[in-house]
Amino acid sequence: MDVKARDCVHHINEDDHMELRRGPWTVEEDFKLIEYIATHGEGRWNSLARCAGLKRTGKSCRLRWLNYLRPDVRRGNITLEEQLLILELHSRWGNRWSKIAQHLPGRTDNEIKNYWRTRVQKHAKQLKCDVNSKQFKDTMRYLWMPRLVERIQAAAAASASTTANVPATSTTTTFTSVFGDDQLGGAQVTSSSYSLENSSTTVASSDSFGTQVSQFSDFSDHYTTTTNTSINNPTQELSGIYYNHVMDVQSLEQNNPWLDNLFNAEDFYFLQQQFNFNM
DNA sequence: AAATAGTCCAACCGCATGACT
DNA sequence: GAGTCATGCGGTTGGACTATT
Repeated sequence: MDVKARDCVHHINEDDHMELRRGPWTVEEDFKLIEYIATHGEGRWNSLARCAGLKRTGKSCRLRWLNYLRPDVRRGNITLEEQLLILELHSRWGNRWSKIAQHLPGRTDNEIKNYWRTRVQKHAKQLKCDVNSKQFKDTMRYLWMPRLVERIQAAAAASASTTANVPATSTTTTFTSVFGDDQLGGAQVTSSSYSLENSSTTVASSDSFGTQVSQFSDFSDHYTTTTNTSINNPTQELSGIYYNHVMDVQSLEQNNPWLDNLFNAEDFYFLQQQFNFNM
């Protein structure tokens, strides 16, 4: 703690009755916070709030800094890779938002939580099922995620063809990988595979708990995938594992707004069909 | 154009945990 | 060990914005 910050601590009690501000932050407040942290560093949020001359709680300052002002924070446009990663990690850890966020550089737990609530839960609601139900989880794991992989591939292929004028390759792709060791207090996630074949598709897989997943049929999709997520740097790992192309998803999404959504209309109709079929 | 409904996200709240005394 | 405080996490809310009627 530097001298200025230490000295400030002695004044804290004097100002305890100071009226605290709430609600949206002003540019001026943001500037004060940024400036103070640039000089003194973050931490000790309660004293920081007062020393910086902010009529805010320490909690509020911390949240503002971590979720918004931090220089490395990324906002908006959740990429396809990130969507896939969120689905993957959530299927393993549930609502452990901060833990999930640790594996999406620059993303905050708040943003991921919001993404989940607004996008994923919305679709669960539309499918008239509970977001925690096995059916929904299966749908997510064996339909959405492969679908996302397919889109990522398609985007990569499109990107490659536009840059190198190389035609897209076969629609059948195999991703081979296995979950690495997981540091979940001994819980070991071994492997997971997506295996979707031609019509009268069998989706057969088991997770670390030996859970057999339900079967779906009449897929028009034809591909086989297996996921692997490295805990050390899953985003990068996914990049390498799901597709080996260098791609710019964000620019692609700008040209194809539908890519930004987890579903497009076709997907949703398709999922509804599948879900109702299995109810 | 106005009213209403739906979506999204920043911010708040309560609780749990850990550090310190 | 008990009490206090700071921090972090997950759930929830309020309001701005957008879409629909």
